[in-house]
This record gives sequence, structure tokens and C-alpha cells, in this order.
Amino acid sequence: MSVRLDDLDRKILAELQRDATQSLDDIAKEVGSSKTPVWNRVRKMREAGVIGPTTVLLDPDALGLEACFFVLIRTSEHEAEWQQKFLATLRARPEVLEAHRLAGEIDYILKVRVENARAYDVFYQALISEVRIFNVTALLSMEEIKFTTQLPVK
Amino acid sequence: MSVRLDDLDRKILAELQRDATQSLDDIAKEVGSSKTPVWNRVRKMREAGVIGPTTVLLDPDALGLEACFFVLIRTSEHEAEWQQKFLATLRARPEVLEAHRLAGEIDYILKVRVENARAYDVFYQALISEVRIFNVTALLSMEEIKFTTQLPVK
DNA sequence: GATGAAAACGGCTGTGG
DNA sequence: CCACAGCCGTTTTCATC
Repeated sequence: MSVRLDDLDRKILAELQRDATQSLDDIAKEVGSSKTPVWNRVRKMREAGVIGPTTVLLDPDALGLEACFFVLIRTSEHEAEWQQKFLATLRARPEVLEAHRLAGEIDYILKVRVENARAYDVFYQALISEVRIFNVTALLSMEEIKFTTQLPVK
Repeated sequence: MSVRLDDLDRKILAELQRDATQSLDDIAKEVGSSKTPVWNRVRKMREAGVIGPTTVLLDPDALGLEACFFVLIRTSEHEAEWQQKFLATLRARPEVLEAHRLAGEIDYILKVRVENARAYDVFYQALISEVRIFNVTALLSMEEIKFTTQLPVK
């Protein structure tokens, strides 16, 4: 069951994505409305799950997480049981920030943030010891050109 | 110039990542401290850039963004001028959520969120018309297995 | 939906240990 | 560096137009 979002909703979402610490008054002013309707819409969109968690974005380098890998995975196993274990492993590992099942020759892609290349190898060894994997290619990021969690709402 | 983070700092960061709407009192209770030290540490970490923007995570499907692509790019051009234009293009495009320059055979990877395959093609055509690119492979996500912005802080 | 009021709450500051 | 306390802005609810 989806939710219809009008233009005002989308403007509010854009503001919340930009800075979720803004007061309702500020948002209302920005989107050309007033406090109450903005508040009601935000509440409804939260209940509907359009708006998920409020969070802070941290600087990975400040945490010592200086290496980012994209991991391309091919597997020969496609049984339900294998997949269950694979997914559970990925979800349990905090260094795996993203995981997608893909269409085409490559079966999965992961985004992994770790301290350094050695820490990636530890992760890699742990992964292939837990689940059978046919082929793995790791792409090392040299530079994060762009990173945003702001989805285009227009 | 980096910042030294002690155990308490990291606990606070974990809580803020989990839910940035929590009150200072709640966080203080959770990390075994009290309001004032938590507040001072948060302020300092903000100033130091360890803590970046506060934002909300939206449901892409609710916004009609049902297609996610990872785009692998090879190029033959490595001059500064070409790169400048390429980066500017990526940064200007809101459907590009992430872009990394890579080590190895593949030069760049993009994460792109769009409405559907047709919208991706529009993006793709626009991209290759703006900058010269040698080879592009698009990986289509069938299922988002995991997505988190929470970096491991321990 | 807009406006305004009122209550509870939390961010933020200052003083003192 | 932490505890306590007070002020002020904001959230949240409610009543009215």
C-alpha cells in the first residue's frame, strides 16, 4: 500500500533530508506553509514509513575507517539454505554497509568499510570460510567523489 | 589533524547513529554518563567534523525510485580537464548517490537511483553525451539485502 | 488548512565542585 | 572534566476560525 505524496510533502522531505535538526517553523517557512500542516504531514509520513530513521552521518576517516571496497561476488550455489546463511552473514557483519542481489552474471555486490587492506582481508577470509563462493572481485576506492543519502524527491 | 576518540565518544556516536532524535538524557543513560559530558563531547565532535549532518532516511520505493544501478566505468581519458568535467557532471546529478574513483582496471563506480530502467537510460545517454567514456557496465539491483549508514565505531 | 495558545520537554548556558 | 540548576526555544497537543 503506497502513499500519495503531493508537492508540499516532497518539499518537506527535501528539507528534512538536507537538515533534520531544523525546527518546524523553519521548515514551514522554507516550504511556504505553517507549523501545523507541516507537523501533521511529517507525522503521517513517519507512520507510513516514508520517513525512516533520523541519523547522523559520521566521517569514516575520523573513525579510522580509511578503506572502502566494492565487492563483486559470483556463486554457483543458488539454493535457499545457502542464500539464507549468506544473507545472515552479511547482516551480522557491521563492516558491510550495503549488499545487493543483482541481475546478470555477477550475483551480489557489497560495499564494505574497514580500517585498511589488512582488515579487508580478514573480512574476506571470514566470509569465504563461512559460505561457499565461486568468484570474488574486490574494487578498492581511491577517492570518494560523491556520497549523499539525499534521494531526489522531485 | 585527527581527533582522539575514547570509548565514551564511540558509545555516543553509536547511539546517535542509531537514533539521532534521542534526548541527551537518554543517550547519557545509555552510555553510562550524564547530560553535560555528553553534550560537550557531541559539540566538540561536531566542530571537529567527526559528526556531520543530521538527516532522515527515506524509503526509495515510496518516492517511486524503484530501480538501483551500480555503474562500472572505464575511460581512456585521464587528463585533468576531462576529470573535472566528469566530476562536475556526477555532482550535479541528483540520481547519482555515490561515486568513487577506483584502483585497477575499472576507473569509477557509481550508485544511481532512478524510477525505472527507462529513467536509467535517460541518465546514461545524458552522461555519455557530456563526457567521453570508453566502457560502461550497469549492474541492476534486484534486491537490497542490506543498507545502513551506521559505521562500525568500536 | 491556518492561526494561536498552552503544556511538557529538551537543548544549551552558567555556576560551582 | 563533571554535577546541578535554570532559561529559553521547540515540540506536541488542542481549540478556534
